[in-house]
Amino acid sequence: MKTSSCIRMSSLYAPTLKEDPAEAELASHKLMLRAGMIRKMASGLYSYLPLAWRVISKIEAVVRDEMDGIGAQEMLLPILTPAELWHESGRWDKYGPELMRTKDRHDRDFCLGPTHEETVTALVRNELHSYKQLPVTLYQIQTKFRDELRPRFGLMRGREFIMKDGYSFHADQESLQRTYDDMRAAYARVCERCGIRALPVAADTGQIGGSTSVEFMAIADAGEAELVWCDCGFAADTEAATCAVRVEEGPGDGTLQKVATPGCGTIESIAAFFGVPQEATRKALALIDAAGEPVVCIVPGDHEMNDCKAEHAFGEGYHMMTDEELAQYGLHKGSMGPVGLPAGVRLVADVSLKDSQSWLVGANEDGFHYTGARPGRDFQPTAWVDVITAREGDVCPTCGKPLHAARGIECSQVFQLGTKYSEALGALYTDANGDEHPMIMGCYGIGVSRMVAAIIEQHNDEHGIVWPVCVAPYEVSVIPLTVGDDVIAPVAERLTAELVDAGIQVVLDDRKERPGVKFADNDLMGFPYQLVVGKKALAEGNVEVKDRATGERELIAVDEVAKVLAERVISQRK
RNA sequence: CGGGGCGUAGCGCAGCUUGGUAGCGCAUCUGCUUUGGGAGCAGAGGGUCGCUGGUUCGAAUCCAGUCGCCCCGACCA
Repeated sequence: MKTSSCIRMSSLYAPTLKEDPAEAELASHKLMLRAGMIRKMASGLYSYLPLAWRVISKIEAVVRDEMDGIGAQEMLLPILTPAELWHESGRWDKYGPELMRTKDRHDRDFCLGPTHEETVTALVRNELHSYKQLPVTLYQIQTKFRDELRPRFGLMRGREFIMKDGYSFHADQESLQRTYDDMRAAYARVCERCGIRALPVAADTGQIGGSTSVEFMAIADAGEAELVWCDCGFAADTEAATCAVRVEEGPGDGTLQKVATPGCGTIESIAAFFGVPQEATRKALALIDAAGEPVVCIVPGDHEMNDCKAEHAFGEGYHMMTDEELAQYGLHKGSMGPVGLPAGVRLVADVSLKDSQSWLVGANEDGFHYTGARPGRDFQPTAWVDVITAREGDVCPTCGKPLHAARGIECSQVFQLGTKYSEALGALYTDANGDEHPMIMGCYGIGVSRMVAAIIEQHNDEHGIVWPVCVAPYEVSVIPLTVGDDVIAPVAERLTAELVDAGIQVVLDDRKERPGVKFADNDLMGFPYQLVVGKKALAEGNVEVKDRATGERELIAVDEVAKVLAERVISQRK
């Protein structure tokens, strides 16, 4: 959408609010409501008003440009999907209540697509049969439906949202890797071109399944995801990060000593009792794994176990032991440890502790701990697992420096899916030898509507939104300060026309409002440049150009300004 | 689903404890004045107090139920 256009503010459907709506918490949510960009229909369901829709269209244009640039082909799949496909993949039951289900008049089950692996795989299995037809990359931009447990923060997490979803089909892993790398690079450019500072982070694959995955995180305090990153370029979701952890050896001389620790039932109290930092302690967690077996897992005392990683280690459906279960297996809350575990309880420990030789641990007896416990000598874990949440100060696995912590908004994600869906749905191709194989797949998502929220989170100030030129709903607003003035009004009209001729998208604030109102609304809506036409400057043959981002104003001759400003705007389009 | 909070005019809120004619600010409409950072004065319109039931002579207010919304946790673009 690079064509010029013009709207009069008096007719623009963008009802602004002076006050923050009570329902909004985040800057992006408040500002979108206040600037008249969105309105809520129900929890997690929003109408996109003209300004928001223009921003979305611009983001989509960038996405299309990048997708087409790497040879992906745009298409459109049905939103409404028959349940049979989801039964074939097994996700009708597995996806859970997040799947919006419905029935047709014949009582047949359907769902509103939350993602389209099933649909696209079912499509290509009928058309693609030979390795000669591969690879193929298809994508669409479409509304998706997810009956979220908790929709929140406006466009950040809606039940209905706009997503670009892409899928690639390959005959071999090398081909997938090439497309995956292209996608990854394109995704980085999409964020960059839309003005988002994003970090590619190693990610868990979650509900979609598959192996390798990278998420692009817009760095923002409002983000729902926690991540760690390093100056060397390493970055990972804390749910997925396998970081080296700085572990302190426990107190003592390395021999196993039982020590009375009356009243010490928490890591804080133990660390204080021995006068050591928390990272010198070991925490024991009791859980029941997916097979129903009791497990005690030892982790560094200063780290938390991560639910996502724990699912990988203990199986989907594991749970922490209840007090009743602890009692049932003879475990003592507050003094559990690896030495002298009750029979039948399996012992595992976090991999970060593998090289540590002197552990401060619970003695499985109320009021007692061991110092100097050594794996291999005093106890033997049956496995070294990776279950802890990475945190600030952990050691970067790439370069060894301490990691930084940040929060991020997940804007997009690329996956290598493997053959999960092609096998389940029977999308097969024949190779050069005449043998059939399931296609190897990749899938690639961008949260287009969420990106709007991410952009605003990164580009706002106390007056409102500060759009980067590349995604601004309009690039310049022309503000005649006196309405009905027979000098000012015609100049404003003329400058608007000149800017439009120069290919710029312009708002003419022709409302019969006082200057303060116009400035406030224009700042709130965040147009990158305000062209202010006022009496004083005009008397000298000038108009004023205000840069929304810096707040700087400069005077430019009336006859020059359209050309100067148009060049400036066009140079900032990406 | 668990924990917390809120539903009163388009928006932001007060009133509820201690039942008795529904209020304030902003917005809207009219008129006059004003016009470089959310104007002033005068006037006007707009509300089944989320819904249902109960208590009562009388309910926004008390009680029960129900629906919706927001925040914190488990899910994800």
